Amino acid sequence: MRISGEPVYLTIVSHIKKSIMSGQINPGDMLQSENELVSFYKASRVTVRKGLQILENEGFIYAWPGKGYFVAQPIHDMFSLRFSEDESGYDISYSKINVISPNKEIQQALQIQPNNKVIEICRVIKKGIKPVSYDIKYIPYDKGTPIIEEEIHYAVFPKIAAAKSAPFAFHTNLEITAELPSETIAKLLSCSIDTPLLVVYRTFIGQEGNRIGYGKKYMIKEYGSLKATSGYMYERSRSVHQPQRK
Amino acid sequence: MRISGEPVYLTIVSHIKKSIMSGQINPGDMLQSENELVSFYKASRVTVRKGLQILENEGFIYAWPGKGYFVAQPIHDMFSLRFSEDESGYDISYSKINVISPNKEIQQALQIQPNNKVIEICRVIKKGIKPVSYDIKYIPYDKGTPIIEEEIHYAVFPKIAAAKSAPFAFHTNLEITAELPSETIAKLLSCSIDTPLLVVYRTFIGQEGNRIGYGKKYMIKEYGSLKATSGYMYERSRSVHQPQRK
DNA sequence: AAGTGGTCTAGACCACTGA
DNA sequence: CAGTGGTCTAGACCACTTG
Repeated sequence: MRISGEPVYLTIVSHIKKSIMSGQINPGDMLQSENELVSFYKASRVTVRKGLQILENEGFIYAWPGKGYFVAQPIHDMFSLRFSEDESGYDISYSKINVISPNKEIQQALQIQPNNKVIEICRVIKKGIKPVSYDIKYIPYDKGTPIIEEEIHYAVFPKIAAAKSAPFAFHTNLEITAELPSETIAKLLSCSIDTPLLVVYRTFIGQEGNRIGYGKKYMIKEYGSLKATSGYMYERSRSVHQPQRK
Repeated sequence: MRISGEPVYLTIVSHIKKSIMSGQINPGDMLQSENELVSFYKASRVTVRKGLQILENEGFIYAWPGKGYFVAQPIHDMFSLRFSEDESGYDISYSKINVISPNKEIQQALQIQPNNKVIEICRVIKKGIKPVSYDIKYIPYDKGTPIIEEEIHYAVFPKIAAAKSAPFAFHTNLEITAELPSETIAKLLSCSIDTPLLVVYRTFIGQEGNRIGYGKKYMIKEYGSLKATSGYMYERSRSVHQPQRK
């Protein structure tokens, strides 16, 4: 039974979501059974299930086959972080593009041997004339394979990696630290060596665990801080609570 | 038609996912229509749709009503970050619990007036005898409402907030920066004032945009870095590509 | 007008949980 | 054993996109 064009399953979703958000029902409480909801909303079981599926995907509830649906435990320590290498709006000057022999750090990060060469791409990112960020990327150098244009021109990992494999076949790990710059980096960022920098280490990992790339990005305050938001991500585990019928 | 007990819709999911991960079909390509998939997998339309729904939720494809399903554009700049206030495994010593008048920073963060009092909770987190982190939290002080035990004992925002409203009715914003410690903080962390610290600012926001709490956490290198992972999150927008039939 | 995805129904069989 | 969620089917009507 639709009201005002909204699909029935969305009505069910927002209705139940409201009960949860308002604290009317709480983590661990049991929802009405599918059949009860079918009667209540005068909808088919498929439609009710579609609504419940959405609530489960969004982490508000979880299903326990044979027992029922339960309100989940909210998770408040998972965050969505946006971190892009796309520096649109900034001025980029390349300081170095080289083929080098990797040092220990890079060997370990890329899981390669000392004799495997690596492409090194350095960039300085400026806001006007003021340098605000410096980044270095390392990409395994496949002897014989020509250096692709993306590597030099964009120096953006996703594009480089996509050019070397399928666009969905890799993911990334980040590590965020606070560090003081080396003298070299302080000079490049024209800051003093006691300016605290936000440093992000990034590893690009292929489908089979192979390392596609490794990079470091140094940011001064003026570049901006990293921002993250806790979406609504919740505990799906069913072992945590003693279910209670509401 | 089930093979080896796996539900048909999951077979469809992994089959199509494989085509995408391997680069057999690429972002912008059109998938077979639902009806074609029904014939191909000898399943009902509902079952095929269930599989496609999952692929859409996971960001591999998107649906364009009237046209078809398309392979999505992967997003590689969204990350999942874990940041917890739960310091299990560390030693916690409280240095201060006060009711104070908020300064400008706190007034703005909590969106309150200077005459509204605020509970201030400071903690020093130690690894053995070595202090590795210091955090301060501010919670609006409701005159009349007694200070709840969670505020003092746990000083963990989710618990405090859950005690004051429904456990699902709030979310958090983070801001991550690199800073040098003030003399006070350097003393508390027994480090020099030129030790770069990772600082996380956190705002707890209620359902109606009201501020439930505000906190800062200072971390030295020994506390550990922040780690994040790019899950598989992809562009759902349909306007980006020229659809192509594969 | 033909094809596409979006919504919805009524009914079926299964495996699991709990009394 | 009755009740629960998990899977699946065949068929219907709709709005949208394309020729």
